[in-house]
Amino acid sequence: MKTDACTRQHDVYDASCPCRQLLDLLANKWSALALGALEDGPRRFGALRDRLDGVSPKVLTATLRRLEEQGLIDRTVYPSVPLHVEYSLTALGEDACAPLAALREWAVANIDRFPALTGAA
Amino acid sequence: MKTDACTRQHDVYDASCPCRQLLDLLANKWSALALGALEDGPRRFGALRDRLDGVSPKVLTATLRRLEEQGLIDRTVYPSVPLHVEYSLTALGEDACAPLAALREWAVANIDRFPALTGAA
DNA sequence: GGATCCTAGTTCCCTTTGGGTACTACGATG
DNA sequence: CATCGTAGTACCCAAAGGGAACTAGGATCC
Repeated sequence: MKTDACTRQHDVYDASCPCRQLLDLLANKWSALALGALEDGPRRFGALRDRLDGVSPKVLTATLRRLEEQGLIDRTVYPSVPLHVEYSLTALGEDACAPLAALREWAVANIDRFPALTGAA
Repeated sequence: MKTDACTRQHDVYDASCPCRQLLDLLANKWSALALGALEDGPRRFGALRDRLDGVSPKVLTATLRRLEEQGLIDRTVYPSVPLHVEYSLTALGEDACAPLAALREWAVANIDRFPALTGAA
């Protein structure tokens, strides 16, 4: 019974439902890795860049800004010298970590079932 | 102890590990939706296009091809007239559905906590 | 026999996103 | 006064996403 923009019940299969946008935010390689990297405590920008092997500073900034806008992470600036910035999970971000961790773990646990990716024997 | 290209243990945080590529494949809006759409049985191209509201045929084709290449779905052509093609989950695809379903469900269940997306009051 | 319909795409083109490298800002430090 | 370290931004190019129109090939309608 979707009237216009998914007012009553929510459905990721409805393009106009806000939860579709939320799925788009979360179902993203860098988001999944960034939130996971913050699971065991706050990290600074440089630490995240190192942990998320292969991410460029530009893309990392964009990812973090998007997560911050949606209230999944907090960005705290310590005006020390040299300036440093700490990213940490909000309560909401912590909650979102569970399904993302499951996805990451599934990938690790089942990678051997993907011959095309492992350059199979 | 990563030697070269993630030979020993697997880690999604290692850019050269194949499971990073797997994460990239699964942590994707259209992959998550397409696999979910096949959970309760095979569907034809047109049915998927309708269900994945907002997807263009081009992107749907690309998504399905990628999933097929990795062995997550099967593509069966019925040379009836008009030709029709059925997509279905493989055993591997069914297994992958669990974490993806969890992610989709989390999005639906928690969307109200995202004021910026719901155009909050 | 010709027009029309159906399905499952493909093609074209444009916009958005991703990505790499280099550069900036800022004060401390040598 | 040059250099370092941190957290980015700027620039430019490549890849992916996305919309609309078009293709193929037989069936069905008139």
